[in-house]
Amino acid sequence: MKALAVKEMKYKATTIKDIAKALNLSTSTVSRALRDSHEISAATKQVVLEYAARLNFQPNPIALSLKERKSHSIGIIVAEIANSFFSQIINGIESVANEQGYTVIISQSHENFEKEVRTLQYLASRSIDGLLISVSSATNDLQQLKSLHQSGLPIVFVDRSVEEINTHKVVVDNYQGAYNATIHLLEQGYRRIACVANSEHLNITRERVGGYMAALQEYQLKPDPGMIKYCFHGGMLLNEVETAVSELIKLKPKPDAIFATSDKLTTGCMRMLKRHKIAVPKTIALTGFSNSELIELLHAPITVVQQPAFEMGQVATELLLQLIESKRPVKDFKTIKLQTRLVSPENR
Amino acid sequence: MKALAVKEMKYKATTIKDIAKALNLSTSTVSRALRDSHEISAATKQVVLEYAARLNFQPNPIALSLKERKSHSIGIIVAEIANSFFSQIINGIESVANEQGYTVIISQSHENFEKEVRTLQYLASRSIDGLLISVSSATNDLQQLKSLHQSGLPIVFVDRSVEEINTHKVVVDNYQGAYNATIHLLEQGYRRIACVANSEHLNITRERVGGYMAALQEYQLKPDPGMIKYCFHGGMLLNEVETAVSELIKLKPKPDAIFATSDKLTTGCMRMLKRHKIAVPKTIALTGFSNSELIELLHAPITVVQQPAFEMGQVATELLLQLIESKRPVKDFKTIKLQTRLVSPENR
DNA sequence: GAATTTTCCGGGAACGATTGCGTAAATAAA
DNA sequence: TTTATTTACGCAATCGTTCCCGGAAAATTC
Repeated sequence: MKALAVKEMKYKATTIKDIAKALNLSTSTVSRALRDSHEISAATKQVVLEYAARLNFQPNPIALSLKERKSHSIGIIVAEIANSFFSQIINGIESVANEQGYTVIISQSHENFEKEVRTLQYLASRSIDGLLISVSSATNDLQQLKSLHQSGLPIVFVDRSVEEINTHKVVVDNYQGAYNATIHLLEQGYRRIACVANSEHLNITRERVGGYMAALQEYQLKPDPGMIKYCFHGGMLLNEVETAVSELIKLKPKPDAIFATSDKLTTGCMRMLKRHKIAVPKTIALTGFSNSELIELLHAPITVVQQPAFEMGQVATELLLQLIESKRPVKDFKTIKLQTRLVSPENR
Repeated sequence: MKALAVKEMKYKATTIKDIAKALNLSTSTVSRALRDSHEISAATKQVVLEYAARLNFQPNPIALSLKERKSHSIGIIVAEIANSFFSQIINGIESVANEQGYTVIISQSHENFEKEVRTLQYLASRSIDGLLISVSSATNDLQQLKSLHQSGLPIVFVDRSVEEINTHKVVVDNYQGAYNATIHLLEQGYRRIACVANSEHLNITRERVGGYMAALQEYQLKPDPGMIKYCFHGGMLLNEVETAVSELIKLKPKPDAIFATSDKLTTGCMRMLKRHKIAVPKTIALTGFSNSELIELLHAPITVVQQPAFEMGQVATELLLQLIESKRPVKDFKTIKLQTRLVSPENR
């Protein structure tokens, strides 16, 4: 019966109390011994340490969290992890967060505002110590984010940021990246360059479209609004891209090139052009932002704008942990702007 | 001075104690009112509920965890999230875990045994309630995993499992999937079919290679050990694939097709064949396991074996949560075997 | 009207750790 | 020897909840 009882019993980790009882000490002494306090004799310390090691004692992180009022976890919200750009960012984040003993809770908005709101709510309820976020393309209401920020939650934006909230931001030079890509197309002789862009709500969209238009103007070309198609869900819904591309190829004269402002859109356009049996780059050239590692294997060797995603994640996390661990409220916030890289089939 | 003090003060969430004080009640009463206990009068309940709602009261999950001895979080270890197969699994996991109020802590082994050990250690120290794992290709020692399992941590294997540990497993019919792919190549007339496989330590590798060999035998072809190349790090190190492919194309007669047993290897082979300027499928055909969404955009339209990754994640999580929430130790464990799908350019 | 049962609520321990404070014994200083 | 100072430890509060008890007041029964 005893044996059975034991078998049915759930595993219980050893606590400081167990050690105290076994060694005939008080819990305070054990605690202090484990933390190598100076007010514990060397002899006692040794006994405790040895015993703890033998039982493979691990302080209960939940009890610690309760005491310290810190969960030692940070939340991160991106559009989707099944996207090289974001998964590279996440790798960067993890590399520094884990280093510093923080757990990373990854969430996805799937470019859906309601999902983002729910997720944010959920993360807040799990008492994360800080938040890294790249807002969804569908985000048009910042109430919740603002109120969380005001109530003291440290936030750092990555890639897609929000002007109205004053905090650290880690971004790339979107204007320059888009400019370079468009110039690249222009240098190759394309003149009717369309643009398939992400949601207008996104600041990165505005910047990238800005760079695109600046490049056109550099070549004395007047940007044509009809050649710019916005995708509210950032290409998450394929039919958005479907519509955008079909509308573009119906134009006359047809565009001879497309510049896409994000990973999902670049591959989305490719998919659509293929479906319409349009040769790339022969009939219509394509370029755009992308961090996919499979780009070089695509049937059309395209040039892409690559972002230093891993580094972005690292830098953002460093800033966030700084915010979290700072004794006094931080007042001056930085915006770190990294450079993109134009990668063509030749220099890959 | 007061104002300053407030400004410097960190945000503190409202607790049950605050409510009790404000309403001149005891904490027990408030707690019970919030949990809708029958021993609290309707009037009191209403007062408490309203006040709590007004202050947007959220019970502190950490305190709850401490009390219930449950973290309400599950850990998951995969090779890497920047891999469509795994990220689809993760999406499946999240869809059911979040539904049930569990947080998912995602970790990556990067096909590295030491990293996996560290990660496992870390997750255990964060007192997860359960673990979903797809072991790394480099895992050759199961000590730690076994001891965690014995000490009572609920574990469910996804995709890559381990015979020695008796618990729920969610896998696909690897044998059949590989068999189908190889038969597909055979039907198209290829006869010298090589195989680029994952680490021999993985049970999925053994099963897939088994299916491959069975198909060959079906065609009266004798499997040639020299045509099977194993990659210990599952293609995580590109030079593994590099070596494998170069060795294969040096053979004479050269193979006329390659079957790759995993996502990473399939794209890895493609990369190598391209680098060697070998036409696919003209000179050497290629097929393999892959869940990448970009497959249809690759320069060579290849046929792939697709796994129901999302569903695998869902099922595995359901089983895990069952284990976690079961009152009594579960004794009979299931192995759920799902079917793969052969996707060719035509039926895509 | 007395006895019994409900109803409703508060006190306080517990979860697992840390830490300020108090204090006995040991040591040092006077 | 007496007093002051360390040294080395224990007690108890604390973090935010839940929940077992116990008990006063109200409602019910006889």
